[in-house]
Amino acid sequence: MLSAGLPQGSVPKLERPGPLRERVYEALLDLITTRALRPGQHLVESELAGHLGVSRQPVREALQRLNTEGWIDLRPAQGAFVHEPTEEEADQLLSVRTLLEAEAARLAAANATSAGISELETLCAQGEGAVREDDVEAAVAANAEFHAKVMQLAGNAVLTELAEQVGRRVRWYYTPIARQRGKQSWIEHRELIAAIAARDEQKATDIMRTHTEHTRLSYHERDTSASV
Amino acid sequence: MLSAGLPQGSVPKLERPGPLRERVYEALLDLITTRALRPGQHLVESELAGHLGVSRQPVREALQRLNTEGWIDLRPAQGAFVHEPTEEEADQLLSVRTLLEAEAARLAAANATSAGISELETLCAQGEGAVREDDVEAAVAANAEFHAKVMQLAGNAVLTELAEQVGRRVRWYYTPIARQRGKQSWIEHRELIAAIAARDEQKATDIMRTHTEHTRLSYHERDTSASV
DNA sequence: GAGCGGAATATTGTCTACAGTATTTCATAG
DNA sequence: CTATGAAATACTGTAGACAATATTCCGCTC
Repeated sequence: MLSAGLPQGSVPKLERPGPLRERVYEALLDLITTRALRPGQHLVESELAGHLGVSRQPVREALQRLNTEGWIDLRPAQGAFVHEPTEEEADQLLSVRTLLEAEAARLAAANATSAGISELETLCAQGEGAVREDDVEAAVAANAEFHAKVMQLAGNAVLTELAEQVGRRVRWYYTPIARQRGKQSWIEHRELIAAIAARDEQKATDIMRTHTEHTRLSYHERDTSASV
Repeated sequence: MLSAGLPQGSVPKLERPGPLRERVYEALLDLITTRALRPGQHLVESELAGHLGVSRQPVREALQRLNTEGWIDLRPAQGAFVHEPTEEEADQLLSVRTLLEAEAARLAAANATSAGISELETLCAQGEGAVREDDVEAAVAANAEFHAKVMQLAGNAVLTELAEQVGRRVRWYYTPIARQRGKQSWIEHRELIAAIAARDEQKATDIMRTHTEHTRLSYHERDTSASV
């Protein structure tokens, strides 16, 4: 037993370079979500390879993964194109997100420990503080962390992974809007915590559903007014 | 306008072989689901390539995709291993499937046309016939088609894709059990059709949830008794 | 006999090269 | 001037080769 005297899990894993395709994947995903690569744009493998200083092979594997995850469309013998979200698709994604988040809230209400609940309260306080100081970036980050925490408390890894995927896509579609609903959103978060702490599964589900639905409507408002 | 006199959409698309990686992907997925490749087994790229008569490159891309979809685990510098499902993971997948199917039933109740409902009835009749004649294979197929039809009537492509993925995994985990619940299952299907036809979203949701939950319990029964 | 160390083997990760296919360009006929 | 068709171009799809890394096996020491 070598691990006898080691401080449990704190092994730094001695950061290895890791497969190139991973880094290429993350780099491309970043370029897509930040809109450096715009929807509909044709991605040429050799260009990407040259730009990232690697061969075409890791690029191809990264594109393959991005394709299965829905970020790009891989047309045969033609190459990769950044996916162009339609109104319909965005709406469907929002629906699914609502479904997944609501279920997460229900499971959190069923399973959350008091420690977990206090963590939620901490995150909530951070978010409220960010809103008070008009720090949009911090507020967005706190919001994401809060929802991730609820998801974690739900304790369903499959659900978590799906929600992660769907959430990323939703954020991508709506980042040009990127409006924060501000104070009201965090009031709803507080209500959610109360429902979870009370072990009220039905109420937690309803609050989360209403909450994400509010966000969805706020997207649509801005959307129609901006789609001139 | 060239398409003026063409009989709308009936263009056969003149079936092309399609990319090799696609065919390799399907071949491998088939080998996994049929358990020709067993969970935990180490997949050697060169072996697969030789066995399928192609180079390693298409195999790698197929493995890449299978990895992101959760069929295999791709350990760095070590290769691909067929994923080993744990009890916990299987249970989580069943939970998520229940969630997705129930939502599909709700949406179907909201959106289904009378044409769609009669299609459901046709499939239901086929399934009942298969059960009467003890044709297990046909019954399983009819069951899959029925659920797929409900999903289609829901009209949410994102939901459909997720359910497809999750459903395939669930079936894979539980094929060694592969027990058909028989007649009772189709009675529940009939009830579901009635609820959808009545546009009763709540009832459709509940019936589908109960239905998939029954299936889940039947899995667990067999599972504990067989895990000697 | 058990444990450690090092060479040999096997497999993955990456790169380069070639073949197949779609797109574009340009010349030519009407 | 427009439309047609063929050649040129550019990119993807596939294959093969080399380098890096993990695993295995065998000999050595204690």
